[in-house]
Amino acid sequence: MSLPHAILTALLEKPSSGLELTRRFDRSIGYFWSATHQQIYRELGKLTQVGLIGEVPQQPSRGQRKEYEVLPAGRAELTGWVAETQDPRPVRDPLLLRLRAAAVLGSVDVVDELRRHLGLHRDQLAEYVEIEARDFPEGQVEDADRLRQIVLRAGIGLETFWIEWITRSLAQLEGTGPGSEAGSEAGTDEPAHPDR
Amino acid sequence: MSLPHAILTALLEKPSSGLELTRRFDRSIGYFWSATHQQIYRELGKLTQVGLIGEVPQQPSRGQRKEYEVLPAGRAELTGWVAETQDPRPVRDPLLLRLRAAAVLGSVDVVDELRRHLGLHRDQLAEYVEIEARDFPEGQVEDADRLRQIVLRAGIGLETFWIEWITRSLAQLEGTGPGSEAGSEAGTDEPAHPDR
DNA sequence: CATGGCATGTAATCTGTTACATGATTAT
DNA sequence: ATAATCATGTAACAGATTACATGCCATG
Repeated sequence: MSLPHAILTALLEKPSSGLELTRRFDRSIGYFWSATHQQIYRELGKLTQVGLIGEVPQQPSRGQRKEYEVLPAGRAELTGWVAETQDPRPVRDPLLLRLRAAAVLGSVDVVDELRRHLGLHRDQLAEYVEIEARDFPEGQVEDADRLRQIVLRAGIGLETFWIEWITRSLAQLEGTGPGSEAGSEAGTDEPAHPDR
Repeated sequence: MSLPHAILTALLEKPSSGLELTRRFDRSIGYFWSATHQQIYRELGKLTQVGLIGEVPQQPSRGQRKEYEVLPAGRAELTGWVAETQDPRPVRDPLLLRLRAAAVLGSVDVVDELRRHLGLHRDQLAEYVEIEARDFPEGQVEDADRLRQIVLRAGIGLETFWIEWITRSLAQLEGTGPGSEAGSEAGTDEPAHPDR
């Protein structure tokens, strides 16, 4: 439901070919909406068919690239979508799920995986910080860029949150037992608070 | 890929019928892995077929409920899955996408929607805090429950992050442009979140 | 002209969502 | 008996993922 709008946004920022879009979905756009090249090509086809984007004539045919641009109808569609109200999506995080599973299974090592994620989040944070330094240096930011910076700061804030949360969790887990070993084995366990 | 494991986890915590599971996916489990009843019933069928869970004999047929429990094979499957390494999923957040779209479109009101989300996140945070107070009172927490608390704190931390981020963003946006204005009092009126 | 890799795409599958259908129990 | 609602499901579709397929073109 959001992918077409992500593509419209990207193409408004800069008309691009499918591959270029794919690259951009690995970078800036992908920081808040990821997509693979298969999704992108398929969606480009659909959007072209319904007349929201169009192939730009392009230099007579240099190579094989197709360049797409947003048509007026596409801009209108995007404008409408942005104005909608949409509730935040419920969280769906496999790591949290695995921790909960580890809680009920007992005796599963989880510390290594947390450490690994810590590293990944630190890398991502470093990347965001670098981007902010480059794209939004000190002084400030045009009216139009303010929103862009706000979005980037969401990324920075999220990564920062994960880093802190993992750090604290590791301290908790290491402070007490060798994270893995036997808590309560056996099927006897009715967990203290199965719910809510 | 995670839904079956979410169900296995839930059933290990407590054998349940489809409807009970659905309820629990609106509460505790759903805080980190959401699912609708249709997904759950379909997945219960699959898991039964492949022998990871089984219908528990049950009182001869009181009503129509079916109660499911995890079989040894299911526990083994879950144990294996928890031990896997999995990278964090790339972020996919429609609100951030809409802000980015608003940035490129210009002149779209976005402040009201941010305020609305602020209210929703505050509600969710309040719920988590209440749960923590009830389920993990002061002193501490059995070895087995420590992981459960860590997971809950991820929820608390995430909601806290969003609240702070939105608050800051609103200050930024209202401090300057007439992005939308109209009664832009900062923290005063939380309009009692009309939406759930 | 063969090879590798770049660029675009198709196909099959899986996951998730929305809308509807059915049998059982409870209330009127 | 009828209606309401509870509990379990089915069907159709939309979105996302994985694996594979094709045409181009630069280089050796």
